[in-house]
Amino acid sequence: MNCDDSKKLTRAEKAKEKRVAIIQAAKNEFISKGFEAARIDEIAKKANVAKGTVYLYFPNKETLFDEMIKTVMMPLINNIRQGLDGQTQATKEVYEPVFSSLLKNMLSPEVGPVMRLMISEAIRFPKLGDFFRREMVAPMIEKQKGLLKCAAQAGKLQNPAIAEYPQLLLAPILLTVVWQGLFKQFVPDDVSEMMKLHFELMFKN
Amino acid sequence: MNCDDSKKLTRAEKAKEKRVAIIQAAKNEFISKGFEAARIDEIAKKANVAKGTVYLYFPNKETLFDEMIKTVMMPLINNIRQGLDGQTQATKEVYEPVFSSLLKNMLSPEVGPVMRLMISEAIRFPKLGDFFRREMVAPMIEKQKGLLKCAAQAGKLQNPAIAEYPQLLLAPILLTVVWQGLFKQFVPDDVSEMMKLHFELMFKN
Amino acid sequence: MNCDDSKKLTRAEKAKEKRVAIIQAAKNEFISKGFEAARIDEIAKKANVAKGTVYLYFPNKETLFDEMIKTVMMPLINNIRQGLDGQTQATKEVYEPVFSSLLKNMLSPEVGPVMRLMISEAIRFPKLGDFFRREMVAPMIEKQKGLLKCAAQAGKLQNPAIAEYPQLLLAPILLTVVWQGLFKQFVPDDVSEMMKLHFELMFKN
Amino acid sequence: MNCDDSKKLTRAEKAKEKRVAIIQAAKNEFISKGFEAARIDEIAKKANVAKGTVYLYFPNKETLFDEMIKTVMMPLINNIRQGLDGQTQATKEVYEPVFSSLLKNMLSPEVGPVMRLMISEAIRFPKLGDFFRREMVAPMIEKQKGLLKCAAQAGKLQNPAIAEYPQLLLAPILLTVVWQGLFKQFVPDDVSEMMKLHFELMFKN
DNA sequence: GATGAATGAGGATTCATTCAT
DNA sequence: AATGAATGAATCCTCATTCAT
Repeated sequence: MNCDDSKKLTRAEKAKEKRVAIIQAAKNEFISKGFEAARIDEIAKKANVAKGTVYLYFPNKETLFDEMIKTVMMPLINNIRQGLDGQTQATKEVYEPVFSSLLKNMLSPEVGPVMRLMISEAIRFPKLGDFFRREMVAPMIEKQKGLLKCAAQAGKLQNPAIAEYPQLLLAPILLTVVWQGLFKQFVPDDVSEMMKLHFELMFKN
Repeated sequence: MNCDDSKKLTRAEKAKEKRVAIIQAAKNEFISKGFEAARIDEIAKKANVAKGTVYLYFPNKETLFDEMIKTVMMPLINNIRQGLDGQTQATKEVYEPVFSSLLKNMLSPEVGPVMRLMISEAIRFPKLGDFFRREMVAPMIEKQKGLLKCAAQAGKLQNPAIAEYPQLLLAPILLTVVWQGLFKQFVPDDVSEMMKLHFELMFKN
Repeated sequence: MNCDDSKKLTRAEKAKEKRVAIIQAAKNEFISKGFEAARIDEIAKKANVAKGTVYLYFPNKETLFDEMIKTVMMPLINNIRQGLDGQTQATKEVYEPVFSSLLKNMLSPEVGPVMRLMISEAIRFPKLGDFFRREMVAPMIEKQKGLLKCAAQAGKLQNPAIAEYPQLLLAPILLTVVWQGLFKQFVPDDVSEMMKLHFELMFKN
Repeated sequence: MNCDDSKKLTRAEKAKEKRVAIIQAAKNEFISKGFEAARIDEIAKKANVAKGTVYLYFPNKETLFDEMIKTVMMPLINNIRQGLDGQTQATKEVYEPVFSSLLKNMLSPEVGPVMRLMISEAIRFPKLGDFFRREMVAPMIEKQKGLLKCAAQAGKLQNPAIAEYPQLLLAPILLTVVWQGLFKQFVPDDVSEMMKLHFELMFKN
């Protein structure tokens, strides 16, 4: 009975596990080669499945790419959505930990390369660009706009106009993500130090 | 008057013109498809030459790509090199016009898309990344470091530590370049307004 | 009886059969066009497979060529290696059957054209020339040198110096192989008659 | 007047010289690469003319190849035609110098490589094979047949049947020509020694 | 005649996708 | 479901030949 259980679970789970393995393999392959140069063959090999199996789980290369991006980004997206919920103030003290967590997320070897990949490929895949904007950028911007307005009203911003350009707040994050992909040697060892300064320029004490 | 002149020039000039046409066509094709997905066939068609002609001017796809990048970037590179020469101070008044010119350059339909392409592909072409860093990023960073130190000593910076992180100054430019490629709708209509704010946060009046 | 057997074999055998079909098709194509002018397209068509299938079995044209040569030549090579083994004398009676078998082999429609192809291409493919020399020519020469020395000591040669030039013994074979490729009409109908004469000129009765 | 003469000559001669230069260049290129792999570009370069010029003298690559072969071979052909003329006997003393001259010719760096090229390509160019047979092989064979019959009647042959197979006489020459192309190391240093032996096996003293 | 830039058909090779087992 | 052999369209690049100057 228990045996059957474990086998029944296995059946359904095996599929899920295989799916995860393929996504994981796809992630590595796409990151290191880019969409066009990535090889399904290689992904299959990395996932320890036959090439045909990839097509049992994903109808084609592009879909696999999309699904991989979504899967990897989902936690970050949720993080963004929920991260600032309930905040009614946006003082430096509130922002700083939120941002340092966001930054840590984005620079993690798990997410960072996928972010860069997305930026790289979004230029060519309008759908991907839309997804990026809709699911990640827009919520971030919108929420921050609201919060920054609160902060502005509370007189916590160095300049109340910052509330109009929440991108300014995010710019160093994007910079660091891109930078790190292009030339790791140039990324300041201590990114958090730079971010601290950035915050001091934005928020009053 | 000197009818012959115009004809004599043709010989040598035709070649240069054709070269320019191919570079131009390559630019469009590479920008819209990326390196891997770009088709030499298509470039030839866009340049109004036969496929083989492309190979008379460039030994292969990669070289064509490199040459195109260099050709488009050269003016900007020179602009960067010379732009801040002779400046011994780096007050807001000095910086602002320099930056707004740099920004205008980078966001121009001529340069902006190539910048994005370069960022896209540099991740996969180490040589290109090196070129980008060596010819564009490093000079910019280095010069600014010096200038910001002057500004810091003159007490013109909102925070003297800015001199340690010249990237912070550049972050909004990169942001805008990337942003504009991904989702034009979201780029604030008035980028210069945002940049003005950015400068106020960095420099004292 | 063992129906399953026939089907099980199919799996593994189909591959081998296909490999053989490609080699066979390559042989015909290479023989009639030469290496450079041979077309993979044509080989695929002759082997009743898709163009890509050829590359599943052979990484490239050159390897296919080499493998084909080796496959066709292997029996002949073994024949040469073993053919004269154990012989301690080299009288006419011993040589003649060995040679007529070698000749029959080399002139067979199976081997002859490939010999000519090899001679043709070896001039341009150093590796192929090495293979030819190492695997075919050198063993033949070496063995015959030994045997001819025996024959010389036994006083069976028309001239003992023949032992120094085993090539002389082989010359008419090469002649016939090349001849037959160039102009079949000129090859004497009865090659064996010519070879008999050749032997009489070399060996004492 | 003399000036004009020299110029008029130049006019006509320049063309002939250029033709010769192209033939010469073609010879080198065809020998080292074979017909298919030879490049018109390279031939033009070696002949110090523009690519288009080659086509002013020869309508296409194949014709150039044919003309080159014929030009290089003509002296040898005449040599063969005339070489044995007037001979009514074919004793060893008569043959030997004729053959050693033929051999020297065929092994010369001027002719040998072209002979090999011809053998290589004749398999693929029926017309070339026909030319080879008609102009070179058939005359040689026919003449020798007659001469050998004389020698046979004079009792000078080791075996009168040799008169039926004049190829046997030629076999070592062909062998040496081919051999030398395939693996120079294996060609006995002293070819003439081998030929002397060959003759002793064929002719009575 | 001479040039060499331009042409474009043609070839080797790759790889996403399909399908028989 | 899983496999991996087979497919063939698509791509970069070459090079004999042509043609405007």
